Amino acid sequence: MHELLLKHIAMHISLSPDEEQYFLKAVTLRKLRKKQFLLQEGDISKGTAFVIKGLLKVYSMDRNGVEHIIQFAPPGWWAGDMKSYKTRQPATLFIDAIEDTEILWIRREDLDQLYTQIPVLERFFRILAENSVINYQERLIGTLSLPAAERYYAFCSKYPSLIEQLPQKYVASYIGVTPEFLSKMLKNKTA
Amino acid sequence: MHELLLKHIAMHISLSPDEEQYFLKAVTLRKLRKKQFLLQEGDISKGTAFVIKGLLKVYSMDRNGVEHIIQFAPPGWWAGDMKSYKTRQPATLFIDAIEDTEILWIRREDLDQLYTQIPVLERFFRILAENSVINYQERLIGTLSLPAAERYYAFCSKYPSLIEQLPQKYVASYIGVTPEFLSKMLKNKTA
DNA sequence: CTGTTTTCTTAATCTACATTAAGCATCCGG
DNA sequence: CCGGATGCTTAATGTAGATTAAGAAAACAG
Repeated sequence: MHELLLKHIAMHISLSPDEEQYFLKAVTLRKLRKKQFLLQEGDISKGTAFVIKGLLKVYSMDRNGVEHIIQFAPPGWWAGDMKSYKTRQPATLFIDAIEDTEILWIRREDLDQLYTQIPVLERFFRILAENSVINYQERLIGTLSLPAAERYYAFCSKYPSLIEQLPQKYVASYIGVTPEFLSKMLKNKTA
Repeated sequence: MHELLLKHIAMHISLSPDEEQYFLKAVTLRKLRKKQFLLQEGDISKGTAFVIKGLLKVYSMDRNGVEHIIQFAPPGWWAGDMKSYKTRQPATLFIDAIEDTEILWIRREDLDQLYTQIPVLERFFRILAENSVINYQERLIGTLSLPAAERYYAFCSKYPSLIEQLPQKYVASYIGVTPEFLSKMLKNKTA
């Protein structure tokens, strides 16, 4: 059940079997049905999720009620509202399940304790956060400097499996165009 | 000379005086003249800079030669190309000095060593990276969901001192519009 | 100072993408 | 297996912001 998480950790640091078991004790399995919320705007995020099955989306909603997806979380990815998690302020993000999903959940208090008990976990989450910075920087550069069609191609080559799995409108939201415009773009490309 | 850095570190973790001194030994002072590059596209980033005086900008350049500023670094801020730094691949970003600037420079090999000698530094840089993630997420949401005028107001309220210090065209680049359009926006607001 | 470079402004024109409003195709739950 | 969501497409029209091209103003170096 938890092999995916351990494998993921082992990619960046090494834990002893004892440490692994100790870490897993802090983790609980949670299941979400399609469309179920893991977090809504206004909630206070009390932990972080590691997806082992299914697919989550993390998004904000603008004042017109339009969703802007800032991240998809397929198996092997983490999802959370970092700001709410760290500051204990109400979340500005939503997280929900695009399809039935299973996650491993770590509460903040538990992770904070683990940091002192297994200090190398600091390194692990440092590396995760640094990789995340790189990703958001690249995405920001894309939205500032590339036309929509190229953002779409970039998405396809970065996440080829998601393209097949996802309703087109979510891809549109992620790359920052309306579903209508993406539809038109794809038609013209083929013609 | 290095008080700003120590103060900055002490905001997030606490080091013993010995550790502080040891850390500072890895750091070297460098000066940049206005317009001087700290990093150019294609270089391999060998370290990270902490600004103590002056002002840097971190930006990418698109195929039309237009700069897209992804970060300003005034005193108390870090600047670098995280991707090049971590992967040792050629940088895709530029960093240069908007005005004469002094930085404290840490080489990657030295910081990697320091992580094992002063493990709590892992925590420090984890927290930095996490805060950075929060910032980029918020900025991404802004570019996806807010019109240019509101991105400008958001910038003003987040970085009031930079507004006065910066040539307007750099603010335009940061919020993602042309200098011409920002000029027009500001005129219409007043009228 | 003085000429050159850099920055800011103005205005006309253009375009990528949004909006609105249909209609059609699917899918899914009861 | 049927009715209502949900998702995709098409097309007409609208608009935020880009582009181009000036010239004015400010900063800056020699």
